[in-house]
Amino acid sequence: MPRPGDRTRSNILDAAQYQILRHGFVGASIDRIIDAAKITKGGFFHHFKSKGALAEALVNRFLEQDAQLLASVCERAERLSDDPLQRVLNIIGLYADALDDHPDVIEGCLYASFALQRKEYPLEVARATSAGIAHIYDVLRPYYQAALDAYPVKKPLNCDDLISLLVSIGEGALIIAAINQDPKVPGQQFRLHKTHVELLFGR
Amino acid sequence: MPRPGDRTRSNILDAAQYQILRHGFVGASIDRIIDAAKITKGGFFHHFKSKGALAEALVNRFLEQDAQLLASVCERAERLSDDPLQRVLNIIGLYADALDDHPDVIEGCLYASFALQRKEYPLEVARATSAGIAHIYDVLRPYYQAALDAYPVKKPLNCDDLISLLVSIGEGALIIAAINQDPKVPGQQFRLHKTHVELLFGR
DNA sequence: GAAATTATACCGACCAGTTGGTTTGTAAAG
DNA sequence: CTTTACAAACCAACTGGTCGGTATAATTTC
Repeated sequence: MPRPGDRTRSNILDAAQYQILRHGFVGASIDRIIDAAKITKGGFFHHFKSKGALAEALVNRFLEQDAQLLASVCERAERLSDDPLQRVLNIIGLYADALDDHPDVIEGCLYASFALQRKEYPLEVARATSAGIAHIYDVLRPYYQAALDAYPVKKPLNCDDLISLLVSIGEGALIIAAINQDPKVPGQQFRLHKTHVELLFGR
Repeated sequence: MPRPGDRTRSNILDAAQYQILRHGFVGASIDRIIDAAKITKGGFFHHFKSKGALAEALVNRFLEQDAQLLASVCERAERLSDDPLQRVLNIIGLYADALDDHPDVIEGCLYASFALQRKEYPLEVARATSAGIAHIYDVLRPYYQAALDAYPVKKPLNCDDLISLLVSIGEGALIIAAINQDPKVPGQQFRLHKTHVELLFGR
């Protein structure tokens, strides 16, 4: 049951994420955030005991959303096919589609924001970010391993390295999309990566 | 012929890059930079008329170094083989080797730093960054196009999209390397991408 | 079910410290 | 004696954060 303050809190988080992805964590000053969220300083510090606490809440929310999207993609891929390889290919394809539908991919990614301002974010954010990345591996590994077990592969290959490539392409594509302000990049890159996996398995 | 101030100027740039990749552009305050470079504020503003001018100089230097590495890789690839496809594969492989030898890949990348703090950097930095990325495409395109002209390809493919994938993997791998503080990621990812290109051409 | 109490949600003035930037001074080199 | 290369003191604007206060809603007491 939503309480009245929840709306405000979520407004602050939205405003903060928008500002942080454009100005960086330090550049996204509390004054700027409360201006955008249309509250005052007192209101801000009622919801977050410090700017660092805001960062933690923001990263955790981002991680949850990310995990939710991944779970939804995996679930749909499972329903679409029984074949382990086809499932992996569908995961990549569905992720590409999801990125196509999401115009604010050109805004950037909080993972990368943290990576490039590690000394300004609270230490807890480092831990959460690493854990978030690790979670992606944990979710995808069974699917990838099943495909590798079921079919021979054209080039010798480590399961985690292949997942790592997917993650890298995702992160990198978001950076390029932000630099060129082109929302089509991430989906396109994932589809190209899909052909890599197809070829690896001789499809 | 190097003038006495050149050394100081380059020290400032080094210190600034180090601080910016850890604290972000706003977090890397002038006080912090001059502390690290062991000069005073007067000295700093003698060399750079503003913090924005420092950013421009830094990005331009970074772009030049990047272009120089790319040129060196391409030159060596040309000497190693006459075959257009082998040249492309060697470019990727040599780039992977270059990244292996460079332990501070875990520090991050100025391209990404700009992308995630675009509203804090001077506008000129946006222009220079886009131009820097475009330059990579311009240099690599002849090699990739020659390979595509010489050999049939297993999956339909756009030349620029394949280059874009290389760039994305490079950026993304640097982010992951920074998050996990693991310098082996970028080289590894490039080698994995090399197998993609090999398979695309049926190797 | 009215009154008293307490918790929530928010405001806006204020603080000490830091920010990017300026000004003035000076030591050395050509 | 002018130019270069820096140092040191200084400034207005902004920073993250505190604090006293208020309006409203929920809870308890009688």
